[in-house]
Amino acid sequence: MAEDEVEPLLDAKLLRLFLLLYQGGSVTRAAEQLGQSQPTISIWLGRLRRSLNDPLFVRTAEGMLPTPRAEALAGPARAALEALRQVSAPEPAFTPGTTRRQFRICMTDASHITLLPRILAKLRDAAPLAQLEVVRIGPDTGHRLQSGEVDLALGFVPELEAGFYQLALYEQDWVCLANRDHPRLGAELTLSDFAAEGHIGIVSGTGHALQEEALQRHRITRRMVLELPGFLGLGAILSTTDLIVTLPRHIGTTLAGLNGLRLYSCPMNVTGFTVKLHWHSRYHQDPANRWLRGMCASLFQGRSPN
Amino acid sequence: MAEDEVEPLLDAKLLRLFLLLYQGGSVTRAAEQLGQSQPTISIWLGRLRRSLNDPLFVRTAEGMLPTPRAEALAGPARAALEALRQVSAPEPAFTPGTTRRQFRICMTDASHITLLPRILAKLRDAAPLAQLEVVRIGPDTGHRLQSGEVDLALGFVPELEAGFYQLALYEQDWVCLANRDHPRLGAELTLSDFAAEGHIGIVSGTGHALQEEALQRHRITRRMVLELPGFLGLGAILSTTDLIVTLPRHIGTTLAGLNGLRLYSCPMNVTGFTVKLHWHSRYHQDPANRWLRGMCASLFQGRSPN
DNA sequence: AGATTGTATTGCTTTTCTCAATAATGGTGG
DNA sequence: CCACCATTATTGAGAAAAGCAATACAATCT
Repeated sequence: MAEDEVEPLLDAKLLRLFLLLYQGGSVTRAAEQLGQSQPTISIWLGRLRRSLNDPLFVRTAEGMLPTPRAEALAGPARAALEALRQVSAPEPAFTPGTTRRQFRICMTDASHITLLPRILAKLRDAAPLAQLEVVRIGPDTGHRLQSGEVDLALGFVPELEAGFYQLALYEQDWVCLANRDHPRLGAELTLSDFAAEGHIGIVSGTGHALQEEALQRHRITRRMVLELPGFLGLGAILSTTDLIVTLPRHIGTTLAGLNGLRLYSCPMNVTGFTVKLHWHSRYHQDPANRWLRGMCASLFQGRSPN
Repeated sequence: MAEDEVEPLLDAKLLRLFLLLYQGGSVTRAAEQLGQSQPTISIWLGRLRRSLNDPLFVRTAEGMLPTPRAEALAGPARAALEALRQVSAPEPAFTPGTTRRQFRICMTDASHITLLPRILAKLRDAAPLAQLEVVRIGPDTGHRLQSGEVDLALGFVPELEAGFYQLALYEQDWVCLANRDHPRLGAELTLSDFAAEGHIGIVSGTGHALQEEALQRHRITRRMVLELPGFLGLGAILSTTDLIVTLPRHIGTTLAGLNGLRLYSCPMNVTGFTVKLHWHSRYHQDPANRWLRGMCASLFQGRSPN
């Protein structure tokens, strides 16, 4: 094992003392400048001498003059102190205006439609040189957050509840969408309408399970006519059929607006969820990450995007 | 006075810890490598975190991963540690064979004749690229030794007894020189011869006072025919006149050999003196100075040069 | 030689450091 | 989903070290 002693390296305070002595040539003066008593400095000097194996400074009528060794060490000592200061220097501020950083955000499909446009607009405004990459949320999102591959995850991602920082943005309830000219539906969508009509199911997204749970609770068996892996093309299908779909309010209102669809509040009581911002503790203090989080929060926190 | 706190700079051991964590990603492992207990390292890490205002390393399944701040500090930290090692690095050895250093030695006039040739020969042999400058001993020799303007003082220099390091080389007694064909002197130089003959006085050199003191002690008044400021030309004068001179043995034998003069032991009991090597404490540890001292000592210590 | 300035040493108090034991935390496997 | 495992953080106590006031010591200047 031979657990050997570590090489003894100089202290920052000893380096400072060395340089003060080198410039000032006085122990007493150095003591004042360091805010210590003179005996203390004398002891520090003794430590310096023992550590460097040289008297370093000798008394003369002109003060404490450096030995050749001290003369030779003045440069390296200055450099070392400077290097130490470098390490302790305050973190350079993050400046969105000039950063060329590439930000990466994990989102659900739904968020691509609802949140991304506003995020991108704000980002291009505040950080015109920055780049944005959007990554689909998946089973390895946690890992990506931890490794720094992505900066944030945005949406309803229950598996990121534990072990990650999170910030609640807004609550979501559920709505239903149907053709504005639906042959059978009136001003209200009733529970019996809901049970009778043909449905489109969106498998993507974690909210899927919430719907299933509500269906069981209401003992409803939907007539599933079409299952889609995402929201792409959903608007076109709805506006040309009599099918209905159940989805979170934010994407519902967006699609209704884009495709001229009819929005109903959901007759079945589907449990709402919270859209959150997730990040890993590793990047909790990172200025760029903090800034991005702040931007998202300022856009969405408290109020639904629609 | 508002004696403000000094900026807290990192310790060498904290730097080492930082780098070990950065590479190893484990507090426990770092503790082993640093030869400390794990709790101690945990506390050190806490100090690092407080000092740098960042968690620096966060727990993950892959160990303690660095935050962006830690990532950014790894380089500077390495540099700082390297700079500290530089300061504590052992002094580079002095290599006489390759040095181009200019050595400067203060000598008495006498030593120019007696010691310098052998010093120069040895120096050119051991340090062929070095330069030698000889400076006459004077009232400011002490200052020159202190300031580093000269490396050594060599000879009988009572004013350098206090406050300087010194090394005794050899003892000197006094001799008299006269023309080998002197009209009145025989095999021995008696005290009455000494009192009767005409003398040459050498004012240079501190030994002058010793002669005066001896003259008073013996109640002799010399007939001073010629006073010279140094030894230059002395041989020529002695070999062409009937004058006698009193001087230290080493220069006496040298001049006698060079000029074919007759050497007498001095009939008057002049107090001997010690030829010493003098240097200032400031250069006591300087390898070059030490080497030069050692060279002089090896040449002259213990035995007179003649 | 005495006075003065400046550095080193001493004795003591306060602070800091370190470790063993233990708690807390996050990840993992049954 | 809970219990276990590995690892980090915290606590308390004993030991070591730092810092200061007083003082001794050394060199210089008047």
